Amino acid sequence: MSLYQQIAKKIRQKIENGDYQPGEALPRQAELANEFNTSRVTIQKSLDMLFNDNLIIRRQGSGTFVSPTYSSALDIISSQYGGTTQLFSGKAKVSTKVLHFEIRLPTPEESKKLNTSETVPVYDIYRLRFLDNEPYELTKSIMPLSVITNLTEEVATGSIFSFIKNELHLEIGSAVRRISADKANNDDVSYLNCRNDDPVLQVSQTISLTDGRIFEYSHTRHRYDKGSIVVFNKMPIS
Amino acid sequence: MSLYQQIAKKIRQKIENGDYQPGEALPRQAELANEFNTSRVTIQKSLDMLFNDNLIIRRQGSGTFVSPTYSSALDIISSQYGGTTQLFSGKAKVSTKVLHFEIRLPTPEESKKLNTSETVPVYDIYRLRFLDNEPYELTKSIMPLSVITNLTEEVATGSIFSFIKNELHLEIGSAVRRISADKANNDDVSYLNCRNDDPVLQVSQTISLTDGRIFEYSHTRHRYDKGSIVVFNKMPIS
DNA sequence: CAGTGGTCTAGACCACGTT
DNA sequence: ACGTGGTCTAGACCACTGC
Repeated sequence: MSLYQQIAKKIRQKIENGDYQPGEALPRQAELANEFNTSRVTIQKSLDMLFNDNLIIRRQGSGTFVSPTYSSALDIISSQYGGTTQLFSGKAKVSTKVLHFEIRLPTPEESKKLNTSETVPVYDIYRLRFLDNEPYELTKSIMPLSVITNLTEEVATGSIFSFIKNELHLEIGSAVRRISADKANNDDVSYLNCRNDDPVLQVSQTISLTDGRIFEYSHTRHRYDKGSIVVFNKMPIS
Repeated sequence: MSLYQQIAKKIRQKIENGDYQPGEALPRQAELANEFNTSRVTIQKSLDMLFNDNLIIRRQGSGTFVSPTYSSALDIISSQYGGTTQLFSGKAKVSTKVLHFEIRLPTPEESKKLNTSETVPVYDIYRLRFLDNEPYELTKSIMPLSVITNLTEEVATGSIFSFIKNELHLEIGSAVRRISADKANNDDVSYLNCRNDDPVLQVSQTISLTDGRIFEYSHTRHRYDKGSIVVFNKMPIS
């Protein structure tokens, strides 16, 4: 891990420990540079990370301060990463039932969403997930074999995300999600035990690796009383 | 505007023009530094901006490339900024009916959400918004008078966001949003013309200025057939 | 091994806030 | 006027990719 990441981590810990209180000023950059025996530019890169995670605010001419609204921004941020399995690990028992598992050719629309040729086959996976044995979400995924390989129904019963990271050694980059509400359909009623016409929260997402290749296009449906999505937005530099 | 921002803007334009095609390599950093008559570190700061907006990908040892999935990431990003008014300007006619406008003391829970003292009064505003004269969203907002001042019912009929930016000269920083689905309630039926038990998409958000002060805590309800939320997530540096 | 991006430095000057 | 963060430089070395 690079120096600026290590320093960011240490400062982050001090904030989380309460060594620096919300609203309190951090030492000035020159002093931090001295403390960590490095240059000011490196300190700035560390502060960039903390700023992007909303842990600190910076006022030119005045100083750097712990975000006055800092509570546990880390929790919010980290809740966006990884899949359901990782999110709830340690908090609840996640299990998965694979309803459908198939390798087939994509429709023209699907290959367009995946940014692949129509000749590249895809995994077509339909899974029902449980939280402490209660049905929780229903997911249809399409993944191109040009990116994801050796996926089995066995793997789909566990965490596909950790398979991608730990077995295929691929690095997940970014995701575009569209969140909407819908009425429950037949599958929602059958599998999520929704009532007819209950609301459902749907998330359609396209996820890419750091090299830009898309590895999943999926639709997930949640019971409206068992899920919400938290997002954190940083505004642009005007 | 600083040098690295100007350079980022120019490179961005070349990508949007198609001068650099998706998947194509950009000139190497040393060459860009030469072309713009600057140092490599400055070019890197420019590339950081483009990378964060998902316009480029970087491969150590190989090169910098236009994101192969680049379509119009800018559109997605920009859709997150500003309020409804700004988002639809030029595309549809936005109008607003103020259903309630009051200055009062906050409840303990509200002052906690706003991170203010219970003695600081708040604006309590309830607005119905229309898109081309069709009811579109219903918003309850709470704003502290310690941050927002001189707000009138007149202003609430237009864009509160532009008032904050252009009149109060405050800079909007970040937002935490919780998105969920719900069943239509009486107000949804009355104002959004939902049917009983239609799904509703609800967004609860807390918005801060760049100095960390919270200026709005609000709940917005959308008709399920007239709105979805698009979010873009960048994964963390592992 | 050559070429690329990633990190880091020491020092300089600028822009902004505060006093 | 002074102190803070913001930007920028020229040059160095490291880490990784691909031939």
